[in-house]
Amino acid sequence: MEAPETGKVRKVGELAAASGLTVRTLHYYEQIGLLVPAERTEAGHRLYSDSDIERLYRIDLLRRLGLSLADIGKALDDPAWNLKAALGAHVRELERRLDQERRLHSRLAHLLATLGSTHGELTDDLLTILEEMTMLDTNAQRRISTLVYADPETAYDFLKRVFGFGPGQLTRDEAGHVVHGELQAGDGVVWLHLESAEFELSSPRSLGAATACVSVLVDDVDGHFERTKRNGALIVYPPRDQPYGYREYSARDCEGHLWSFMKAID
Amino acid sequence: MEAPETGKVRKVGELAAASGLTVRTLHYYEQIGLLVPAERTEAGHRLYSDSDIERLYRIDLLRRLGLSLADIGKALDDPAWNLKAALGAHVRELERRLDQERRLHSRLAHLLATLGSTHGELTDDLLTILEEMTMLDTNAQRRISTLVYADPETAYDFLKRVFGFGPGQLTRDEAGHVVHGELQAGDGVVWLHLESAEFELSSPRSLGAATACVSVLVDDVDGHFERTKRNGALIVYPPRDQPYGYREYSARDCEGHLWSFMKAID
DNA sequence: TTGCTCCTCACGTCACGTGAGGTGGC
DNA sequence: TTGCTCCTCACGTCACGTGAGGTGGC
Repeated sequence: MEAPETGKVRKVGELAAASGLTVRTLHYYEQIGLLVPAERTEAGHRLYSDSDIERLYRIDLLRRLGLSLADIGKALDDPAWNLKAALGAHVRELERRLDQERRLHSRLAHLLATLGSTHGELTDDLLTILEEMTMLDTNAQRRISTLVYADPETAYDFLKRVFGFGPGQLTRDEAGHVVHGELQAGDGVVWLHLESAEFELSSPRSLGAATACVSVLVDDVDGHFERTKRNGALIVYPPRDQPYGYREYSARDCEGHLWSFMKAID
Repeated sequence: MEAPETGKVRKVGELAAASGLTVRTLHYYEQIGLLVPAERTEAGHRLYSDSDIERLYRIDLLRRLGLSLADIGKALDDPAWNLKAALGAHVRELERRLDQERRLHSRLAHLLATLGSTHGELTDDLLTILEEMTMLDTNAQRRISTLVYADPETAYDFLKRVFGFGPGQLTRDEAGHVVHGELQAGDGVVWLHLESAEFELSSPRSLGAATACVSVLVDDVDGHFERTKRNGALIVYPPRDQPYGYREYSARDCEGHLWSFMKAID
């Protein structure tokens, strides 16, 4: 949405074009009392004032967060309404839905792979497969990558600052030493783990090599690269189009873990 | 749904109780022509036959895959209807939605973390934060764990067979050597990478230690453990309730990568 | 006679899309 | 006069939930 020109009233079509919404949507917002234009012409045409436009801008912002129009109305008009609480409830609802959809997706992916060569009509064979698939629930649901660090506290700050991950948290023992770290990265979480002789886990800095790496899909590979470079990470190679269909760059974190950031080309 | 008793007709209430659906739902299925009971009593009560019950079972199966009632009707009644194609379209639609929801979730999580201490009403401050949040799109979207193997082909089979991952695929060069592997594991994909001196990537078997591990959330930890054990993986420790709120067991794969399978307690 | 199940309308849901039929301003 | 925009109904969406008001069988 472009910056509103002050002092100008707009008709519904102009506002629709400027906001990317449809005329019908603006009609509807008036109908439910969410955005009632300040005036009408004699012929009944809607005239939106500056403050109407400002209000629409806020509506649009909250819509993008997935709030219902009813909740948006309350957030804008009821001073006692706690937006943070509403967003919290909303995010939990979203997580519930995501969990369901991930399960469903896992089942469907398995199913389609199993179907592989069959013709595609609903035969008894296919029904048997379906049945087994639907019952099957020893399925993996989510994946958490754990990376080993000698100094997880420094690593935590590095990953937040340089790669832009987060939110997350550090867990400490009674003595105040960090024993565990968690950071949001993409669609899930990355755990930071201490080195451990018992489990044969070491930082790449100690070993001189890594046994795993993490690739992260981002929307703007070059933008992310600029940020990483500016923040002083060791660049392994700058963004380039790879033959396997991704634009990708690669960098090391403070203890030598290899990260790559990529986006599918078209 | 329990196994249908043959030869018995059922009234709508009995069928509802047996199937876990509501009476209203069965009425609705009749209304749209999806499931019309074979008979009615003189008083107009619905009587469902064995084949009606069988049909309802199939409807229920396809519903669990997220198909619309319209598509289910076609799958059951139109012999030319290609169920596989419909499921393919459906899974792509689901992936699109998942992608959107992951982005939204990432934004909301960041936002709530930023809101942290503020009171929760919609102030100008909060609006500014919202605005920056919504614009911000250098955000990470998905994470792919890459594990390094000396012999990715054997590892691929191991992960499929022992841990139950998949579907996936192997990529080979002209000489037929595996250069890359991908396997579905939980909400995303795991890549198998060859050892590489250039990038300082080695298998844990070569190094004698690992720099990362992968945790996978499953629904049935003990069931998964039994399967893993039966298939002969090296168990690091059997399922136990951990102080950090997960029931978890841990095992090594064929090249010594450490995996743990867990579920949140309650 | 009293519960219980059964029946058929019919409205509501959420955020609009999509016409239908008609008017006002450049 | 011709387009274009504007207006107000009003139905449709998807899969039911939730009454309202009434009947039939044990």
